Amino acid sequence: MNSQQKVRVRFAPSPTGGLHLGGVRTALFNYLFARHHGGDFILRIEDTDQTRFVPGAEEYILECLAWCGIKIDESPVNEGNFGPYRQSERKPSYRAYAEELVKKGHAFYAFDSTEELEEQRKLFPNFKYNFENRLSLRNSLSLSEEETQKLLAENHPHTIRIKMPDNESVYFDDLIRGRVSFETSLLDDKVLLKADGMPTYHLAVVVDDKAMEISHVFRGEEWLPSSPIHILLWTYFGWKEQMPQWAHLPLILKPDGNGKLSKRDGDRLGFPVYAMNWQDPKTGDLTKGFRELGFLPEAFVNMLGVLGWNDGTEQEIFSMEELIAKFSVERIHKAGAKFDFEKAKWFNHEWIKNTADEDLLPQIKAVLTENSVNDGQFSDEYVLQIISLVKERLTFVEDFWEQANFFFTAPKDFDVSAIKPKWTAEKTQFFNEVIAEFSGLAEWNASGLESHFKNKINGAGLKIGEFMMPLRIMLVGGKFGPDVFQIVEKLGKQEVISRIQYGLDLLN
RNA sequence: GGCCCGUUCGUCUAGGGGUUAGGACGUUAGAUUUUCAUUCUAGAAACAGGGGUUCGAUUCCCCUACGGGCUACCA
Repeated sequence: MNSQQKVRVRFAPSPTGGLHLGGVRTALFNYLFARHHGGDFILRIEDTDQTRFVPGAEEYILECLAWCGIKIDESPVNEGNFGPYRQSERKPSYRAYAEELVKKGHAFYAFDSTEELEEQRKLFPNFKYNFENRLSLRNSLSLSEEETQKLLAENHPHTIRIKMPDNESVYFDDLIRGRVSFETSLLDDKVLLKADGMPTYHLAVVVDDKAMEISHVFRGEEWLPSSPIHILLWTYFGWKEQMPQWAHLPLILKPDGNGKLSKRDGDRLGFPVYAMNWQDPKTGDLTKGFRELGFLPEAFVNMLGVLGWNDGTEQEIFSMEELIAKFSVERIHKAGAKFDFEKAKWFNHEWIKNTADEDLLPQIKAVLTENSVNDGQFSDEYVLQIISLVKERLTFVEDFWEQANFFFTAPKDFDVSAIKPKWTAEKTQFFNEVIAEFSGLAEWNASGLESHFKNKINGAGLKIGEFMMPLRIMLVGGKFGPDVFQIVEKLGKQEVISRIQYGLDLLN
Protein backbone atom coordinates (compact mmCIF):
# COMPACT_ATOMS: atom_id res chain seq x y z
CA MET A 1 0.00 0.00 0.00
CA ASN A 2 1.23 3.45 -0.85
CA SER A 3 1.37 5.20 2.49
CA GLN A 4 1.90 8.66 1.02
CA GLN A 5 -1.35 8.40 -0.84
CA LYS A 6 -4.24 10.39 0.55
CA VAL A 7 -7.08 8.06 1.43
CA ARG A 8 -10.12 8.93 -0.59
CA VAL A 9 -12.96 6.55 -0.82
CA ARG A 10 -16.39 6.58 -2.42
CA PHE A 11 -19.73 4.92 -2.08
CA ALA A 12 -21.38 4.58 -5.47
CA PRO A 13 -24.92 3.28 -5.18
CA SER A 14 -27.23 3.05 -8.13
CA PRO A 15 -30.47 4.84 -7.29
CA THR A 16 -32.76 2.03 -8.27
CA GLY A 17 -34.66 1.54 -5.05
CA GLY A 18 -34.20 1.13 -1.32
CA LEU A 19 -30.81 0.55 0.23
CA HIS A 20 -30.45 -2.99 1.44
CA LEU A 21 -28.16 -4.42 4.10
CA GLY A 22 -25.34 -5.19 1.69
CA GLY A 23 -25.39 -1.69 0.29
CA VAL A 24 -25.31 -0.02 3.67
CA ARG A 25 -22.50 -2.25 4.83
CA THR A 26 -20.46 -1.41 1.75
CA ALA A 27 -21.00 2.26 2.50
CA LEU A 28 -20.11 1.70 6.13
CA PHE A 29 -16.87 -0.16 5.44
CA ASN A 30 -15.80 2.48 2.93
CA TYR A 31 -16.60 5.11 5.53
CA LEU A 32 -14.86 3.36 8.42
CA PHE A 33 -11.75 2.91 6.34
CA ALA A 34 -11.73 6.53 5.18
CA ARG A 35 -12.22 7.94 8.66
CA HIS A 36 -9.80 5.53 10.24
CA HIS A 37 -7.12 6.91 7.94
CA GLY A 38 -8.33 10.47 8.17
CA GLY A 39 -9.39 10.45 4.54
CA ASP A 40 -12.35 11.60 2.49
CA PHE A 41 -15.63 9.80 1.97
CA ILE A 42 -17.58 10.85 -1.07
CA LEU A 43 -20.87 9.85 -2.58
CA ARG A 44 -21.13 9.21 -6.29
CA ILE A 45 -24.52 8.43 -7.74
CA GLU A 46 -24.38 5.71 -10.31
CA ASP A 47 -27.39 6.57 -12.41
CA THR A 48 -25.94 5.15 -15.60
CA ASP A 49 -28.99 3.26 -16.60
CA GLN A 50 -31.88 5.60 -17.24
CA THR A 51 -34.38 2.83 -17.63
CA ARG A 52 -33.92 1.66 -14.07
CA PHE A 53 -33.46 4.99 -12.39
CA VAL A 54 -36.12 5.52 -9.76
CA PRO A 55 -37.15 9.04 -8.72
CA GLY A 56 -36.62 9.74 -5.07
CA ALA A 57 -34.02 7.05 -4.66
CA GLU A 58 -31.13 9.49 -4.46
CA GLU A 59 -32.78 11.45 -1.66
CA TYR A 60 -33.50 8.16 0.04
CA ILE A 61 -29.84 7.16 -0.07
CA LEU A 62 -28.80 10.49 1.43
CA GLU A 63 -31.34 10.20 4.22
CA CYS A 64 -30.31 6.65 4.93
CA LEU A 65 -26.62 7.47 5.26
CA ALA A 66 -27.46 10.43 7.46
CA TRP A 67 -29.59 8.22 9.71
CA CYS A 68 -26.71 5.79 10.07
CA GLY A 69 -24.41 8.60 11.08
CA ILE A 70 -22.28 8.31 7.95
CA LYS A 71 -21.08 11.79 7.09
CA ILE A 72 -20.41 12.59 3.47
CA ASP A 73 -17.68 15.02 2.47
CA GLU A 74 -18.69 15.50 -1.15
CA SER A 75 -21.90 14.57 -2.89
CA PRO A 76 -24.37 15.82 -5.47
CA VAL A 77 -25.97 17.99 -2.81
CA ASN A 78 -23.00 19.51 -1.06
CA GLU A 79 -20.70 19.37 -4.12
CA GLY A 80 -16.91 19.45 -3.92
CA ASN A 81 -13.90 19.68 -6.17
CA PHE A 82 -14.53 16.56 -8.17
CA GLY A 83 -18.09 16.96 -9.36
CA PRO A 84 -20.46 16.39 -10.85
CA TYR A 85 -21.18 13.42 -8.64
CA ARG A 86 -24.00 12.04 -10.72
CA GLN A 87 -23.01 9.63 -13.43
CA SER A 88 -25.65 10.97 -15.78
CA GLU A 89 -24.19 14.46 -15.57
CA ARG A 90 -20.77 13.18 -16.55
CA LYS A 91 -22.03 11.52 -19.70
CA PRO A 92 -20.21 13.72 -22.27
CA SER A 93 -16.79 12.63 -21.14
CA TYR A 94 -17.26 8.89 -21.35
CA ARG A 95 -17.44 8.60 -25.10
CA ALA A 96 -14.14 10.40 -25.51
CA TYR A 97 -12.47 7.96 -23.15
CA ALA A 98 -13.92 4.98 -24.94
CA GLU A 99 -12.76 6.33 -28.28
CA GLU A 100 -9.31 6.95 -26.89
CA LEU A 101 -9.17 3.23 -26.21
CA VAL A 102 -10.29 2.49 -29.77
CA LYS A 103 -7.47 4.65 -31.09
CA LYS A 104 -4.98 2.85 -28.90
CA GLY A 105 -6.22 -0.48 -30.24
CA HIS A 106 -7.65 -1.69 -26.93
CA ALA A 107 -11.29 -1.32 -27.90
CA PHE A 108 -13.43 -1.36 -31.02
CA TYR A 109 -16.74 -0.27 -32.46
CA ALA A 110 -19.29 -3.07 -32.57
CA PHE A 111 -22.25 -2.74 -34.89
CA ASP A 112 -23.97 -6.01 -34.06
CA SER A 113 -27.59 -5.62 -33.16
CA THR A 114 -29.11 -7.19 -30.11
CA GLU A 115 -30.97 -9.58 -32.40
CA GLU A 116 -27.80 -10.65 -34.15
CA LEU A 117 -26.16 -11.44 -30.85
CA GLU A 118 -29.24 -13.32 -29.70
CA GLU A 119 -28.91 -15.39 -32.84
CA GLN A 120 -25.30 -16.21 -32.01
CA ARG A 121 -26.24 -17.23 -28.51
CA LYS A 122 -28.85 -19.57 -29.90
CA LEU A 123 -26.39 -21.09 -32.34
CA PHE A 124 -23.62 -21.46 -29.80
CA PRO A 125 -24.76 -22.24 -26.28
CA ASN A 126 -21.65 -20.77 -24.67
CA PHE A 127 -21.32 -17.81 -26.98
CA LYS A 128 -18.82 -15.21 -25.92
CA TYR A 129 -17.82 -12.11 -27.82
CA ASN A 130 -14.06 -12.72 -27.81
CA PHE A 131 -10.87 -13.21 -29.81
CA GLU A 132 -12.12 -16.42 -31.35
CA ASN A 133 -15.11 -14.96 -33.11
CA ARG A 134 -14.82 -11.19 -33.11
CA LEU A 135 -13.46 -11.21 -36.65
CA SER A 136 -16.58 -12.88 -37.93
CA LEU A 137 -18.87 -10.35 -36.26
CA ARG A 138 -19.68 -6.84 -37.42
CA ASN A 139 -17.19 -4.48 -35.86
CA SER A 140 -14.36 -2.13 -36.62
CA LEU A 141 -11.89 -4.98 -36.46
CA SER A 142 -13.61 -7.16 -39.02
CA LEU A 143 -14.83 -4.32 -41.26
CA SER A 144 -12.62 -2.15 -43.42
CA GLU A 145 -11.72 1.32 -42.25
CA GLU A 146 -14.02 2.80 -44.94
CA GLU A 147 -16.97 0.67 -43.95
CA THR A 148 -16.48 1.52 -40.31
CA GLN A 149 -16.27 5.25 -41.00
CA LYS A 150 -19.35 5.02 -43.20
CA LEU A 151 -21.39 3.30 -40.52
CA LEU A 152 -20.25 5.80 -37.93
CA ALA A 153 -21.07 8.70 -40.24
CA GLU A 154 -24.53 7.23 -40.74
CA ASN A 155 -24.98 7.10 -37.01
CA HIS A 156 -25.48 3.38 -37.21
CA PRO A 157 -26.26 2.13 -33.70
CA HIS A 158 -23.12 0.76 -32.13
CA THR A 159 -21.37 0.02 -28.91
CA ILE A 160 -17.72 0.22 -27.99
CA ARG A 161 -16.27 -2.99 -26.63
CA ILE A 162 -12.99 -3.69 -24.92
CA LYS A 163 -10.62 -5.83 -26.98
CA MET A 164 -9.74 -8.53 -24.50
CA PRO A 165 -6.21 -9.89 -25.08
CA ASP A 166 -6.05 -13.39 -26.54
CA ASN A 167 -3.88 -14.88 -23.90
CA GLU A 168 -2.66 -12.91 -20.95
CA SER A 169 -2.68 -13.28 -17.24
CA VAL A 170 -4.24 -10.41 -15.32
CA TYR A 171 -3.83 -10.26 -11.61
CA PHE A 172 -4.10 -7.91 -8.68
CA ASP A 173 -3.67 -8.04 -4.93
CA ASP A 174 -6.96 -7.79 -3.16
CA LEU A 175 -6.71 -6.23 0.30
CA ILE A 176 -8.89 -8.98 1.72
CA ARG A 177 -8.17 -11.99 -0.46
CA GLY A 178 -4.59 -11.59 -1.55
CA ARG A 179 -3.56 -12.23 -5.12
CA VAL A 180 -6.36 -13.04 -7.53
CA SER A 181 -5.60 -13.84 -11.15
CA PHE A 182 -7.52 -14.39 -14.35
CA GLU A 183 -6.77 -15.64 -17.84
CA THR A 184 -7.93 -13.18 -20.49
CA SER A 185 -8.50 -16.01 -22.94
CA LEU A 186 -11.50 -16.98 -20.84
CA LEU A 187 -12.92 -13.46 -20.68
CA ASP A 188 -15.05 -11.71 -23.27
CA ASP A 189 -15.13 -8.34 -25.03
CA LYS A 190 -17.39 -6.52 -22.61
CA VAL A 191 -19.34 -3.50 -23.73
CA LEU A 192 -17.81 -0.26 -22.45
CA LEU A 193 -20.12 2.26 -24.07
CA LYS A 194 -23.71 1.38 -24.80
CA ALA A 195 -25.60 2.27 -27.96
CA ASP A 196 -27.39 5.06 -26.08
CA GLY A 197 -24.05 6.67 -25.31
CA MET A 198 -24.10 5.81 -21.65
CA PRO A 199 -21.12 3.97 -20.23
CA THR A 200 -21.46 0.59 -18.61
CA TYR A 201 -20.36 0.28 -15.01
CA HIS A 202 -16.95 -0.95 -16.17
CA LEU A 203 -16.03 2.21 -18.04
CA ALA A 204 -17.72 4.60 -15.68
CA VAL A 205 -16.16 3.23 -12.52
CA VAL A 206 -12.65 3.49 -13.90
CA VAL A 207 -13.02 6.92 -15.45
CA ASP A 208 -14.74 8.38 -12.42
CA ASP A 209 -12.48 6.78 -9.84
CA LYS A 210 -9.54 8.28 -11.71
CA ALA A 211 -11.19 11.69 -12.01
CA MET A 212 -12.19 11.65 -8.36
CA GLU A 213 -8.77 10.44 -7.22
CA ILE A 214 -10.12 7.43 -5.40
CA SER A 215 -7.46 5.55 -3.46
CA HIS A 216 -9.33 2.50 -2.20
CA VAL A 217 -12.40 0.66 -3.37
CA PHE A 218 -14.48 -1.53 -1.09
CA ARG A 219 -17.22 -3.30 -2.98
CA GLY A 220 -19.15 -6.54 -2.84
CA GLU A 221 -17.57 -9.82 -3.81
CA GLU A 222 -19.94 -10.09 -6.74
CA TRP A 223 -17.59 -7.66 -8.51
CA LEU A 224 -14.59 -9.89 -8.27
CA PRO A 225 -15.13 -11.56 -11.65
CA SER A 226 -15.24 -8.23 -13.47
CA SER A 227 -12.19 -6.78 -11.78
CA PRO A 228 -9.79 -7.90 -14.55
CA ILE A 229 -11.70 -5.63 -16.94
CA HIS A 230 -11.13 -2.74 -14.59
CA ILE A 231 -7.46 -3.57 -14.13
CA LEU A 232 -7.01 -3.69 -17.89
CA LEU A 233 -8.81 -0.39 -18.33
CA TRP A 234 -6.60 1.34 -15.75
CA THR A 235 -3.62 -0.08 -17.61
CA TYR A 236 -4.82 0.86 -21.10
CA PHE A 237 -5.56 4.42 -20.08
CA GLY A 238 -2.02 4.61 -18.76
CA TRP A 239 -3.18 5.23 -15.22
CA LYS A 240 -1.94 2.03 -13.61
CA GLU A 241 0.14 4.01 -11.12
CA GLN A 242 -2.93 5.73 -9.74
CA MET A 243 -5.11 2.65 -9.66
CA PRO A 244 -6.96 2.29 -6.37
CA GLN A 245 -6.48 -0.67 -4.09
CA TRP A 246 -9.28 -3.15 -4.25
CA ALA A 247 -11.06 -4.88 -1.41
CA HIS A 248 -13.87 -7.26 -2.20
CA LEU A 249 -16.23 -7.64 0.73
CA PRO A 250 -17.85 -10.96 1.60
CA LEU A 251 -21.52 -11.18 0.74
CA ILE A 252 -24.44 -11.08 3.14
CA LEU A 253 -26.35 -14.31 2.65
CA LYS A 254 -29.90 -15.49 3.26
CA PRO A 255 -30.46 -16.76 6.82
CA ASP A 256 -31.95 -19.99 5.52
CA GLY A 257 -30.96 -21.90 2.45
CA ASN A 258 -28.35 -20.35 0.25
CA GLY A 259 -27.63 -17.31 -1.81
CA LYS A 260 -27.34 -13.60 -1.57
CA LEU A 261 -29.80 -11.88 0.71
CA SER A 262 -32.53 -10.21 -1.28
CA LYS A 263 -35.55 -8.05 -0.60
CA ARG A 264 -37.79 -11.04 -1.15
CA ASP A 265 -36.13 -12.93 1.68
CA GLY A 266 -37.15 -10.22 4.10
CA ASP A 267 -40.76 -10.41 2.97
CA ARG A 268 -40.67 -14.18 3.17
CA LEU A 269 -38.96 -14.48 6.55
CA GLY A 270 -40.57 -11.47 8.16
CA PHE A 271 -37.74 -9.04 8.76
CA PRO A 272 -36.55 -5.90 7.01
CA VAL A 273 -33.80 -5.94 4.43
CA TYR A 274 -33.81 -2.22 3.71
CA ALA A 275 -32.36 0.33 6.10
CA MET A 276 -35.47 2.50 5.94
CA ASN A 277 -38.95 2.19 4.54
CA TRP A 278 -38.91 2.30 0.78
CA GLN A 279 -42.00 2.98 -1.25
CA ASP A 280 -41.68 2.13 -4.90
CA PRO A 281 -43.08 5.14 -6.75
CA LYS A 282 -44.22 2.98 -9.65
CA THR A 283 -45.99 0.17 -7.88
CA GLY A 284 -46.66 1.90 -4.57
CA ASP A 285 -45.35 -1.16 -2.78
CA LEU A 286 -43.93 -0.40 0.64
CA THR A 287 -40.90 -2.28 1.90
CA LYS A 288 -40.42 -2.01 5.64
CA GLY A 289 -37.10 -0.71 6.92
CA PHE A 290 -35.03 -1.24 10.04
CA ARG A 291 -35.53 2.36 11.08
CA GLU A 292 -39.30 2.15 11.02
CA LEU A 293 -39.30 -1.22 12.74
CA GLY A 294 -37.74 0.52 15.72
CA PHE A 295 -34.03 -0.03 15.28
CA LEU A 296 -31.70 2.52 16.76
CA PRO A 297 -29.19 3.66 14.15
CA GLU A 298 -26.38 2.81 16.56
CA ALA A 299 -27.61 -0.76 16.81
CA PHE A 300 -28.04 -1.03 13.06
CA VAL A 301 -24.52 0.23 12.40
CA ASN A 302 -23.09 -1.95 15.16
CA MET A 303 -24.77 -5.03 13.76
CA LEU A 304 -23.54 -4.36 10.21
CA GLY A 305 -20.08 -3.38 11.36
CA VAL A 306 -19.44 -6.73 12.97
CA LEU A 307 -20.99 -8.77 10.18
CA GLY A 308 -17.81 -9.95 8.54
CA TRP A 309 -15.44 -7.97 10.71
CA ASN A 310 -14.29 -8.06 14.32
CA ASP A 311 -11.51 -6.47 16.29
CA GLY A 312 -10.04 -9.73 17.53
CA THR A 313 -11.30 -9.29 21.09
CA GLU A 314 -14.54 -10.50 22.59
CA GLN A 315 -16.17 -7.10 22.35
CA GLU A 316 -19.54 -7.13 20.60
CA ILE A 317 -20.90 -3.66 21.19
CA PHE A 318 -19.24 -0.88 19.23
CA SER A 319 -20.17 2.72 18.68
CA MET A 320 -19.40 4.36 15.35
CA GLU A 321 -16.39 6.06 16.96
CA GLU A 322 -15.06 2.75 18.21
CA LEU A 323 -15.60 1.11 14.84
CA ILE A 324 -13.67 3.91 13.16
CA ALA A 325 -10.87 3.73 15.70
CA LYS A 326 -10.51 -0.04 15.50
CA PHE A 327 -11.30 -0.75 11.87
CA SER A 328 -8.72 -2.67 9.91
CA VAL A 329 -8.96 -4.30 6.51
CA GLU A 330 -6.87 -7.23 7.68
CA ARG A 331 -9.62 -8.27 10.04
CA ILE A 332 -12.36 -8.51 7.45
CA HIS A 333 -13.55 -12.08 7.14
CA LYS A 334 -13.32 -13.75 3.75
CA ALA A 335 -16.41 -15.93 3.78
CA GLY A 336 -19.97 -14.74 3.27
CA ALA A 337 -22.14 -14.32 6.35
CA LYS A 338 -25.71 -15.45 6.79
CA PHE A 339 -27.83 -12.69 8.21
CA ASP A 340 -29.26 -13.51 11.63
CA PHE A 341 -32.23 -11.37 12.58
CA GLU A 342 -32.27 -12.74 16.14
CA LYS A 343 -28.82 -11.37 16.74
CA ALA A 344 -29.77 -8.09 15.10
CA LYS A 345 -32.61 -7.79 17.62
CA TRP A 346 -30.20 -8.48 20.44
CA PHE A 347 -27.99 -5.59 19.30
CA ASN A 348 -30.99 -3.31 19.38
CA HIS A 349 -31.95 -4.51 22.83
CA GLU A 350 -28.44 -3.79 24.07
CA TRP A 351 -28.41 -0.34 22.52
CA ILE A 352 -31.78 0.57 23.97
CA LYS A 353 -30.51 -0.42 27.40
CA ASN A 354 -27.34 1.61 26.87
CA THR A 355 -29.07 4.71 25.60
CA ALA A 356 -29.88 7.46 28.08
CA ASP A 357 -33.58 7.84 28.89
CA GLU A 358 -33.48 11.43 27.65
CA ASP A 359 -32.18 10.31 24.26
CA LEU A 360 -34.97 7.78 23.96
CA LEU A 361 -37.65 10.31 24.90
CA PRO A 362 -38.44 11.72 21.43
CA GLN A 363 -38.93 8.28 19.95
CA ILE A 364 -40.96 7.08 22.91
CA LYS A 365 -43.19 10.13 22.65
CA ALA A 366 -43.72 9.31 18.99
CA VAL A 367 -44.83 5.83 20.00
CA LEU A 368 -47.29 7.34 22.46
CA THR A 369 -48.70 9.63 19.79
CA GLU A 370 -49.07 6.68 17.44
CA ASN A 371 -51.15 5.04 20.12
CA SER A 372 -53.44 8.02 20.53
CA VAL A 373 -51.95 9.38 23.72
CA ASN A 374 -52.31 13.13 23.46
CA ASP A 375 -49.11 15.06 23.34
CA GLY A 376 -48.76 17.01 26.57
CA GLN A 377 -51.14 14.84 28.51
CA PHE A 378 -48.18 13.44 30.42
CA SER A 379 -45.13 15.35 31.47
CA ASP A 380 -41.70 14.50 30.07
CA GLU A 381 -40.64 13.77 33.62
CA TYR A 382 -43.36 11.16 33.96
CA VAL A 383 -42.56 9.56 30.62
CA LEU A 384 -38.88 9.49 31.55
CA GLN A 385 -39.67 7.61 34.75
CA ILE A 386 -41.65 5.04 32.82
CA ILE A 387 -38.85 4.68 30.29
CA SER A 388 -36.36 3.84 32.99
CA LEU A 389 -38.82 1.35 34.44
CA VAL A 390 -39.41 -0.62 31.24
CA LYS A 391 -36.39 0.19 29.07
CA GLU A 392 -34.60 -3.09 29.63
CA ARG A 393 -37.65 -5.04 28.52
CA LEU A 394 -37.64 -3.54 25.03
CA THR A 395 -36.29 -5.11 21.89
CA PHE A 396 -37.77 -2.39 19.69
CA VAL A 397 -38.73 1.12 20.65
CA GLU A 398 -42.27 0.21 19.60
CA ASP A 399 -42.40 -2.45 22.30
CA PHE A 400 -42.77 0.39 24.74
CA TRP A 401 -46.50 0.51 24.16
CA GLU A 402 -46.98 -3.17 24.77
CA GLN A 403 -44.86 -2.98 27.92
CA ALA A 404 -46.16 0.26 29.33
CA ASN A 405 -49.56 1.14 27.89
CA PHE A 406 -51.22 0.80 31.31
CA PHE A 407 -49.19 3.75 32.57
CA PHE A 408 -51.00 5.97 30.11
CA THR A 409 -54.45 4.53 29.78
CA ALA A 410 -56.54 2.25 31.95
CA PRO A 411 -56.54 -1.31 30.66
CA LYS A 412 -59.60 -2.30 28.66
CA ASP A 413 -59.27 -6.03 28.84
CA PHE A 414 -58.85 -7.73 32.20
CA ASP A 415 -57.62 -11.22 32.65
CA VAL A 416 -60.46 -11.86 35.06
CA SER A 417 -60.27 -15.62 34.59
CA ALA A 418 -56.92 -15.64 36.36
CA ILE A 419 -58.42 -14.49 39.65
CA LYS A 420 -62.16 -14.94 39.52
CA PRO A 421 -62.27 -18.68 40.30
CA LYS A 422 -60.50 -18.08 43.58
CA TRP A 423 -62.29 -14.87 44.41
CA THR A 424 -64.00 -14.52 47.79
CA ALA A 425 -66.07 -11.97 49.64
CA GLU A 426 -63.19 -11.72 52.05
CA LYS A 427 -61.00 -10.42 49.22
CA THR A 428 -63.58 -7.87 48.17
CA GLN A 429 -63.69 -6.58 51.69
CA PHE A 430 -59.91 -6.47 51.87
CA PHE A 431 -59.61 -4.38 48.73
CA ASN A 432 -62.37 -2.05 49.88
CA GLU A 433 -60.35 -1.41 52.99
CA VAL A 434 -57.25 -0.88 50.87
CA ILE A 435 -59.07 1.80 48.93
CA ALA A 436 -60.08 3.52 52.10
CA GLU A 437 -56.60 3.38 53.61
CA PHE A 438 -54.84 4.43 50.42
CA SER A 439 -56.99 7.51 50.11
CA GLY A 440 -55.90 8.64 53.56
CA LEU A 441 -52.18 8.14 52.86
CA ALA A 442 -49.98 11.24 52.89
CA GLU A 443 -46.84 9.49 51.59
CA TRP A 444 -47.07 7.85 48.19
CA ASN A 445 -44.01 5.87 47.21
CA ALA A 446 -43.39 2.32 46.12
CA SER A 447 -41.58 0.98 49.16
CA GLY A 448 -43.98 2.59 51.63
CA LEU A 449 -46.98 1.28 49.74
CA GLU A 450 -45.49 -2.15 49.50
CA SER A 451 -44.92 -2.45 53.26
CA HIS A 452 -48.33 -1.00 54.00
CA PHE A 453 -50.02 -3.51 51.69
CA LYS A 454 -48.05 -6.47 52.95
CA ASN A 455 -48.39 -5.55 56.59
CA LYS A 456 -52.12 -5.34 56.17
CA ILE A 457 -52.22 -8.82 54.65
CA ASN A 458 -49.99 -10.27 57.33
CA GLY A 459 -51.93 -8.50 60.04
CA ALA A 460 -55.12 -10.13 58.84
CA GLY A 461 -53.43 -13.51 58.78
CA LEU A 462 -53.84 -13.79 55.01
CA LYS A 463 -51.44 -15.03 52.31
CA ILE A 464 -49.56 -12.38 50.34
CA GLY A 465 -49.59 -14.52 47.24
CA GLU A 466 -53.38 -14.42 47.16
CA PHE A 467 -53.46 -10.66 46.81
CA MET A 468 -50.51 -9.72 44.66
CA MET A 469 -51.91 -11.03 41.43
CA PRO A 470 -55.38 -9.53 41.88
CA LEU A 471 -53.79 -6.14 42.54
CA ARG A 472 -51.65 -6.45 39.44
CA ILE A 473 -54.52 -7.48 37.23
CA MET A 474 -56.72 -4.67 38.44
CA LEU A 475 -53.99 -2.15 37.63
CA VAL A 476 -52.43 -3.65 34.53
CA GLY A 477 -55.05 -5.95 33.11
CA GLY A 478 -52.88 -9.02 32.91
CA LYS A 479 -50.06 -11.10 34.32
CA PHE A 480 -47.16 -8.97 33.23
CA GLY A 481 -45.31 -5.71 33.77
CA PRO A 482 -42.74 -4.31 36.15
CA ASP A 483 -42.85 -4.34 39.93
CA VAL A 484 -46.46 -3.81 40.97
CA PHE A 485 -45.71 -1.21 43.65
CA GLN A 486 -43.67 0.81 41.19
CA ILE A 487 -46.81 0.81 39.09
CA VAL A 488 -48.91 1.86 42.06
CA GLU A 489 -46.54 4.72 42.78
CA LYS A 490 -46.37 6.01 39.21
CA LEU A 491 -50.11 5.72 38.59
CA GLY A 492 -50.89 7.91 41.56
CA LYS A 493 -53.50 7.63 44.24
CA GLN A 494 -56.60 8.56 42.33
CA GLU A 495 -55.94 6.33 39.36
CA VAL A 496 -55.05 3.37 41.57
CA ILE A 497 -58.21 3.71 43.58
CA SER A 498 -60.37 4.05 40.55
CA ARG A 499 -58.81 1.00 38.89
CA ILE A 500 -59.25 -1.14 42.01
CA GLN A 501 -62.81 0.02 42.24
CA TYR A 502 -63.41 -0.86 38.63
CA GLY A 503 -61.80 -4.26 39.13
CA LEU A 504 -63.99 -4.93 42.13
CA ASP A 505 -67.07 -4.09 40.10
CA LEU A 506 -66.02 -6.61 37.46
CA LEU A 507 -65.48 -9.34 40.01
CA ASN A 508 -68.72 -8.95 41.89
C1' G B 1 -20.94 -25.92 -18.40
C1' G B 2 -16.66 -22.28 -17.73
C1' C B 3 -14.11 -18.87 -14.52
C1' C B 4 -13.40 -16.73 -9.66
C1' C B 5 -14.03 -16.78 -4.32
C1' G B 6 -14.89 -19.40 0.03
C1' U B 7 -15.50 -23.66 4.14
C1' U B 8 -14.30 -23.61 12.83
C1' C B 9 -20.73 -25.10 17.32
C1' G B 10 -27.69 -24.27 14.25
C1' U B 11 -25.91 -18.75 13.23
C1' C B 12 -22.00 -14.65 13.67
C1' U B 13 -17.03 -15.52 14.82
C1' A B 14 -11.79 -15.94 17.84
C1' G B 15 -7.60 -18.93 17.34
C1' G B 16 -3.38 -20.44 13.62
C1' G B 17 1.74 -26.38 13.98
C1' G B 18 1.36 -28.95 20.62
C1' U B 19 -5.24 -25.13 23.37
C1' U B 20 -9.82 -28.56 28.21
C1' A B 21 -10.60 -25.13 20.34
C1' G B 22 -12.58 -19.19 23.34
C1' G B 23 -16.76 -15.59 22.93
C1' A B 24 -21.67 -13.85 21.20
C1' C B 25 -26.84 -14.90 19.29
C1' G B 26 -30.17 -18.79 19.66
C1' U B 27 -31.27 -23.16 22.60
C1' U B 28 -31.68 -26.27 27.39
C1' A B 29 -31.65 -26.32 32.83
C1' G B 30 -31.44 -23.70 37.43
C1' A B 31 -31.60 -18.98 40.38
C1' U B 32 -33.83 -14.12 40.99
C1' U B 33 -38.29 -11.39 39.93
C1' U B 34 -44.80 -13.56 45.02
C1' U B 35 -46.41 -11.84 37.39
C1' C B 36 -44.15 -11.54 32.63
C1' A B 37 -39.86 -9.85 30.54
C1' U B 38 -35.00 -8.60 31.94
C1' U B 39 -30.75 -10.29 34.58
C1' C B 40 -27.42 -14.06 36.60
C1' U B 41 -25.30 -19.12 36.71
C1' A B 42 -24.59 -23.68 34.43
C1' G B 43 -25.06 -27.15 30.12
C1' A B 44 -25.38 -29.18 25.13
C1' A B 45 -23.18 -27.72 20.62
C1' A B 46 -17.87 -26.97 15.68
C1' C B 47 -12.35 -27.43 12.95
C1' A B 48 -16.27 -30.73 5.42
C1' G B 49 -13.53 -35.43 3.63
C1' G B 50 -9.02 -37.71 1.76
C1' G B 51 -3.96 -37.46 0.88
C1' G B 52 0.71 -35.28 1.90
C1' U B 53 4.71 -32.14 4.90
C1' U B 54 5.89 -32.86 10.17
C1' C B 55 7.78 -35.97 16.12
C1' G B 56 2.88 -33.64 15.96
C1' A B 57 -1.97 -30.95 11.82
C1' U B 58 -8.04 -27.56 13.05
C1' U B 59 -3.75 -24.51 11.57
C1' C B 60 0.86 -25.32 5.89
C1' C B 61 0.35 -27.81 0.67
C1' C B 62 -2.56 -30.76 -2.92
C1' C B 63 -7.03 -33.17 -4.38
C1' U B 64 -12.17 -34.01 -3.71
C1' A B 65 -16.81 -32.53 -1.89
C1' C B 66 -19.95 -28.77 -0.70
C1' G B 67 -21.46 -23.57 -0.73
C1' G B 68 -21.47 -18.86 -3.06
C1' G B 69 -20.58 -15.22 -6.96
C1' C B 70 -20.04 -14.00 -12.07
C1' U B 71 -20.83 -15.53 -16.97
C1' A B 72 -26.29 -8.76 -20.28
C1' C B 73 -25.90 -2.77 -24.51
C1' C B 74 -27.79 -4.47 -15.00
C1' A B 75 -25.16 -2.67 -11.47
